[in-house]
Amino acid sequence: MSEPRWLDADQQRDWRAFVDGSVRLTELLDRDLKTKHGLSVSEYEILVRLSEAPERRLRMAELAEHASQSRSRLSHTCSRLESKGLVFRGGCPNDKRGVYAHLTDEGFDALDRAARDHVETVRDFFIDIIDPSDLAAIGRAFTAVNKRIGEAG
Amino acid sequence: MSEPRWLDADQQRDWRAFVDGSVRLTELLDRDLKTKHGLSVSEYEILVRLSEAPERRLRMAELAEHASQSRSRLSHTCSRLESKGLVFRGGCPNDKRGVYAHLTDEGFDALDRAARDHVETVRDFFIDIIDPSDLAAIGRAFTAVNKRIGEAG
DNA sequence: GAACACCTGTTGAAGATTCAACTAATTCTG
DNA sequence: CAGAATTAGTTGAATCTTCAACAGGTGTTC
Repeated sequence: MSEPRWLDADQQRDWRAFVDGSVRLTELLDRDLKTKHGLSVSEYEILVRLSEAPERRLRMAELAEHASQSRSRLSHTCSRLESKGLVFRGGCPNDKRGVYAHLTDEGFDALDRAARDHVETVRDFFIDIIDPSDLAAIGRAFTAVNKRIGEAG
Repeated sequence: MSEPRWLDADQQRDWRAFVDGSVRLTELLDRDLKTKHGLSVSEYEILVRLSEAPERRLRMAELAEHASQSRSRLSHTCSRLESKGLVFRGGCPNDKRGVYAHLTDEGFDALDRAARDHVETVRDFFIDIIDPSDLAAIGRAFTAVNKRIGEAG
């Protein structure tokens, strides 16, 4: 077995900055949303995607895809959101296997309140402290990552 | 309450690319390490930090800091790593409250094997598909994020 | 040096996520 | 159209993480 192509010093530094930073940032956003609005980031993400969908509803599989979650996880999380009254699930006329997750009015309001705080925190710890051209680079890079993962998966 | 400063279209696009990309990438790396070597990313991270420390050992609190984990989580994870024989914990002479986590030889070998595969995957889905100047931008940006979080926390 | 606040690390229970197994509906194939 | 293969979504158990409470050690203050 041949020697792998280890990262050089710069690559290693940049990769680690990203790993650390993204873990810490996610954790911070999560705690922020949780203490102020009782929502985890992944619950928030679900509400966002539903709010943007036509008629504020989405098939479970689509929602899972949009929110980067497994179907099983989405099922569990939706049950919780449903018991909080932020979401409800109803059948699908065309495909009797299918289930639509709908955002309730209450869910929309909760999202609206949360988003107002969330965007400030995202600015405070990310957007506003990054050079705009570096942000554009991040956009390009992670778009490429998503594309690559899509091809492989 | 005043209207928040929402993100503009570009910022939103870039931010979402990052959120999606980092979630998917982390998940992919996790599954990769888990199937090939039975290690989660956070276990791997712990082994890496220990391997780089003088005498391959670190106080629990330091290790938690380096690996971006809570102390409680580290305690639990170390118990698991210990029962796999990759780590062991021993007391600290100076401070009788303290505990050193040590990397065992077996742990070092397991890390070595895992790292060889891991670096290839990191290259395949991140380093090698990103323009080097964009990678540098990521390094700058997340260094700033870490600094910002450090100041606030 | 006694009383106090603070720090270190662990624990167990509650909560969330993963994994494999499952039901039921649709689609494909001959 | 029967039967096999896929797909949608859920479920419960195992695993992992978070949270609050705790035991014990350090250090500071008067």
